[in-house]
Amino acid sequence: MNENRPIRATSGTNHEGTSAHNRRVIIDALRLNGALSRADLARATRLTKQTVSNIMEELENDGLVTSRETVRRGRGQPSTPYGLVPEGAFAIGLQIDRHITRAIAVDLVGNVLIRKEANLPAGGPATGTPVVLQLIEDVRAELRQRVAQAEKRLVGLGAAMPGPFGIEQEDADNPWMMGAWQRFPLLETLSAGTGLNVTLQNDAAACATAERMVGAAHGLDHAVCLYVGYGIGAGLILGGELYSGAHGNAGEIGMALLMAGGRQTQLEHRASLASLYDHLSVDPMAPDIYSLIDARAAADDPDVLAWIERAAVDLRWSVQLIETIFDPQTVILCGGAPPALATRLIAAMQPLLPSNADRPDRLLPRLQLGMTDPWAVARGAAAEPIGHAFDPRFQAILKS
Amino acid sequence: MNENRPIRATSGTNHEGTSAHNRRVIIDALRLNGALSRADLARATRLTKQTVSNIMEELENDGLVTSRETVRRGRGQPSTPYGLVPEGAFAIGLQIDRHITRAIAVDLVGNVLIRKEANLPAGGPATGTPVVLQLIEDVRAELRQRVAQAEKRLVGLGAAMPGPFGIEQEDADNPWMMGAWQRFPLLETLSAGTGLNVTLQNDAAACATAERMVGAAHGLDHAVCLYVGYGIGAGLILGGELYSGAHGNAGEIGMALLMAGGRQTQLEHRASLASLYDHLSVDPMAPDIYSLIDARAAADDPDVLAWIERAAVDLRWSVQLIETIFDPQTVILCGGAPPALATRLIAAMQPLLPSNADRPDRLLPRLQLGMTDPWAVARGAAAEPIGHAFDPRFQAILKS
DNA sequence: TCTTTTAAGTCAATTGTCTTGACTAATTTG
DNA sequence: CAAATTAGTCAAGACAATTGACTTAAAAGA
Repeated sequence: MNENRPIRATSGTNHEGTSAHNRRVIIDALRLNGALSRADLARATRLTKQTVSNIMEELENDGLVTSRETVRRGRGQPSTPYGLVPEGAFAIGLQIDRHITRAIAVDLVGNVLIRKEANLPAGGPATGTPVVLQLIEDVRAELRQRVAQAEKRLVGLGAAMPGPFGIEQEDADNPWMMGAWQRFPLLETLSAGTGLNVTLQNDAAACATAERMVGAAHGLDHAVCLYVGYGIGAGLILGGELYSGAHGNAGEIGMALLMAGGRQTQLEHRASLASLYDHLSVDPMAPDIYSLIDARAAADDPDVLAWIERAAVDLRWSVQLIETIFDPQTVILCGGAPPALATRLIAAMQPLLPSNADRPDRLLPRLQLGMTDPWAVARGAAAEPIGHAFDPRFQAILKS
Repeated sequence: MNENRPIRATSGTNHEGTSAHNRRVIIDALRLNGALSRADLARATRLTKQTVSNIMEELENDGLVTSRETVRRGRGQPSTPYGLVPEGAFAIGLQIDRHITRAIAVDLVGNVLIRKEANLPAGGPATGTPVVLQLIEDVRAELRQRVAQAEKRLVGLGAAMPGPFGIEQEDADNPWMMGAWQRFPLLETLSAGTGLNVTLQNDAAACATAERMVGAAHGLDHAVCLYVGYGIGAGLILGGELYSGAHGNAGEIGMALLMAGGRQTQLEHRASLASLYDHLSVDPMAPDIYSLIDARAAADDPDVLAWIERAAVDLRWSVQLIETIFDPQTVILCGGAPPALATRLIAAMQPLLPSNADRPDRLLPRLQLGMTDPWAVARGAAAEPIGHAFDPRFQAILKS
């Protein structure tokens, strides 16, 4: 018997784990369904009325739920619905992109309270970190000022930036040095600089989180968000949870190889906004680039349409690949693309390629339009700490 | 308030859920680490010694574990390790392939006790179902005869066959009519015909389950098995569990589209055993085809080598795609390919394409050889009911 | 050799959480 | 106005993990 080999095992659980899970289940049910009565919650969660009553009392004391007006529903005593209190929890979301950083504050139900952005100076983390920390502090200060209890109800900071993480790669990506950011210990730096719980994910994953919290993937357990931003990636909601892979790099579909024009290239080089900027010879650092592209797309600018036609070919392939590999309920196109562009892109992708997703029992469209909002990534980043604190998860049941 | 809308919620849990989880955690730890003492288990699972002792007594009474010889490890009272009892549970695994069906019986620790196979007559489920049911009954009868307690300890029947399921597709696949099998209510038929709990998965998923139970993915939480059989697919172990997608069709990578020789085709047409048989003009129904291919590969037959070279190109692409999309700890090549062929295929795939998997902190090879055994699919199928009955899972904690 | 230290494992009482069954309250139906 | 139905509470009970003291058995040190 080898004696010093570490023993691998899943953690056990105890009463506290049970209770924590049931609290989360109730909060989740309220988020998913809106206000519910204690009796409704008992039926939905399969807990007894009494258990639900006890937990609701606790949640009310903790300021996470409040009662609404009683409603009469046919025979029997009227029920008192309880809903989440938006001010029950807050989180800060941070997006670091090539040339800009955005920070927002959200509450428990996903309302965006504050949004601020700043230009990121060239030079990577060395010059960028102070800007980022200052931006976070600005948001936090305003939140503190607007809501007295906010600081003690701040559950964490969610950060998002383009992946992949932890790879030894060439740095062809100047002048924003995303490679330098990707190798930088951002999580530790933010954690030390703010004293908050920090999580880090790639921008596509953050977008998927946002779609799941408040967008097209709301209530779905299997959905893939095809994120078309400066780069291109996929945010994976698998089995009701965001999947990040072994090292947080799952879904980096932009690096998938495809044959186009007779040679092998990466999807990212064909169908990202970066490729559009390149095609249009516009400067990605232009401050009004979002509205500029939106306007040109809305005006059916021929150069934009040409890019759309070309990108649609490869995106159609991506959707077929995603459907084939993940078997999701739906695919959602989202990201930093302006609405006029995104709409045209989806139209140009029709008809989709045949795939396993052509099912007789389909309920949802194969491809849907998600958020086309430069703030979607930051919203998803902010949603992560809230979900982590309140959503039912296997990990949360286990002993610490 | 709309009154008849169904309320969506996760199920709550209670003491039984806690207890069930802790039992599973202990069984899982014993499977993963071999025999362990009560004190070891307490440390590994973070439960108290007392709790572990209580559960162990129960498990011993249930005939799932037994004590081994005490071992002295330095100071202190010697510990008594407990190990799983192989006869603690049994399961039957069934594979339905194009022209053959295989059934096996396995025990709790994955030993294969019985294996039987039968040719599947042409004509699909109509003629095939009786053959399959008879084969299962033969295995079951022999198991009953060999182990007196087997019948009451039979936890279920795991079935595996080529996917995808539930798709309206053309039936170009004659004469085995896999399309007909795929649309056939196999699960219900087997359940009614045997009275057992039945699960159904595709062959790649079953292979992945086998690799996780007793193969190269043992103890890994993120692994993808690239299954090269008559078709080609990927078995996905994501976050410690097999992922099947919304409709059981996740991982059907064979239907991914790629450009090859200037035209778009499916991966399956390039790199499956079917394409090899086609290339060699051999009859896939030949009974000795496995050893035939093995021998020709071992002899470096030029036709086989030519196919290997061509298939390696597309498989290399697949591995890069899998690494890019799933970010696994490792990729495992497995399936019904004979060892001589699989070894040469892996060699021909070197060097792998650059990907996110090139990490400075890599522990495992990017690509490993898994089981090359025609019975691997049946073993994985059989492992499913055992894992379902004994492995720690989120679902198992929830109230029924 | 004898005492001390360390670790495995048990015993009995306690604690935390959900469940049960009886109850009250409020409304609609006939 | 009585019966039926549903929401919700109360108090006792059941279940399973925890706690702290205890027993047992070995190694280490004096």
